[in-house]
Amino acid sequence: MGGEILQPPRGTRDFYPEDLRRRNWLFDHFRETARLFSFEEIDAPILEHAELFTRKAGEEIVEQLYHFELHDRHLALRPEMTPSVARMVMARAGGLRLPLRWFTVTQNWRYERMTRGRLREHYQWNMDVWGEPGVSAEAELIQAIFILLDRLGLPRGAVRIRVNSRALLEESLRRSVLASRPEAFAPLCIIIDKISKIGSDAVVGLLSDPAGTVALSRSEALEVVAMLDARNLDEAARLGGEGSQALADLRRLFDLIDAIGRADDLVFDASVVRGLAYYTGIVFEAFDARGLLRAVCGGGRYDRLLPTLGGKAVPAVGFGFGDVVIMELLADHGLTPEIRREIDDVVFGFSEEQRVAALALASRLREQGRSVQTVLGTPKLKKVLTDAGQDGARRVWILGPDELARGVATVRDLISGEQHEESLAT
RNA sequence: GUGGGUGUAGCUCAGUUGGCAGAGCACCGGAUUGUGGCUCCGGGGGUCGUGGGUUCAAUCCCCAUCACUCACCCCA
Repeated sequence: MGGEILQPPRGTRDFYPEDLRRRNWLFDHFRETARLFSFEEIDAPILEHAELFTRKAGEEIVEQLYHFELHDRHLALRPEMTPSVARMVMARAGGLRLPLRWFTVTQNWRYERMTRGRLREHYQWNMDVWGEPGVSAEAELIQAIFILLDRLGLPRGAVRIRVNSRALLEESLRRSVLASRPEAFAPLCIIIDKISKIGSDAVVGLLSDPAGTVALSRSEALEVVAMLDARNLDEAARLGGEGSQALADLRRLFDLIDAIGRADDLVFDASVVRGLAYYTGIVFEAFDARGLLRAVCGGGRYDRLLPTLGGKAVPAVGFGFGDVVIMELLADHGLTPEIRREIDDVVFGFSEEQRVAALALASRLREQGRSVQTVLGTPKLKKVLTDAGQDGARRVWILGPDELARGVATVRDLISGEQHEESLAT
């Protein structure tokens, strides 16, 4: 059976019941964490006009778009959720009370080569705050990430968050190598995002490539890379100089995170800029403290996204948190949950003679809100009990000729093994 | 794109210096005419990824091909 058709396309996944229970377990934690912060859930189509995503900054996420033309429309599967949320905010910009706290749990697509932790489709939890320019929004989002990690069972310190400010870097560059062409800042960030993966020499090469998007001189590129070495706020202060708003924001953010007792898990890292073009201020990413896996999640402030889409500026900050890397990380920590199926009642009539009574009983139980499985066909009681146990049922209602004659059902509790009779009369 | 590893039962895998294909789990039946989770006994199930070559004989050796997977390259 040449099984190509049996497999889902490369980079995509099937979710059998046990897989979906585990996925829902994760999503439930996403949603419950969002609820703890009073965020509202929204959704949007998985398909959008391709123009919503196409930007000219050399981002891989745009190059890896799943897209096609149909009836003169250029459509794309969303590679990330932020543009769709931005579109929804923009469409009702006049009528929304700010600040908004919205979250999503969505499937996203990107066409790329697979490696551990990277698939072509994945699910992502997004939390965004719209309309708040201050870092209290960032602090709330970072706190939510920490709370989620706690809820999933990860020990403190297993995941930390690196934080930086593109604004700080931009202030500095505008006074130096980008003084005459500030528009090169976004493509520059795209390149230096790669520094931990390809090394500083390669980044210098890309920044100083005369045919590239930034085209600095070699000495300028070296100067930029040197700025990325800062690993604490005092070193960062040399970049921003006194009176820097970006530096003040960073300091304030650390104070706020310190107030919730998680300062040890937040680290400044000037080389973190994230790979999306639209970030403007604070950027952050959660990472595996062992350094073995890709970023667990990432986000930042994107105050100028709406204007680039043709709307009025609304300050915004958010993060995306994927399902793949976190499950890998939990697996590495031995924290992958086994989620059992749960059924309240199994109702079994021995033969067609008891079918009507069995269905009536099942209906009554369902009206009480219980999860009820009626046994299909007329298998032997032994198989019914075996299956019920396997399926995680709490009890089995047995309706045989004896019971029916007396107007009762035998109720077997599968956990205790005890049995008793209950009247079938309502 | 480069290199490595792996494709054998539904699942996880063993195996043969080339000689009719195995285990555990799962499934089905029985011990238990209407009582599961333990135990015992029995059973069904595989063109050994695909195509070609060598050979009396190939799951095993050779070539090709496809798929999966890891690393690199590349990067949300």
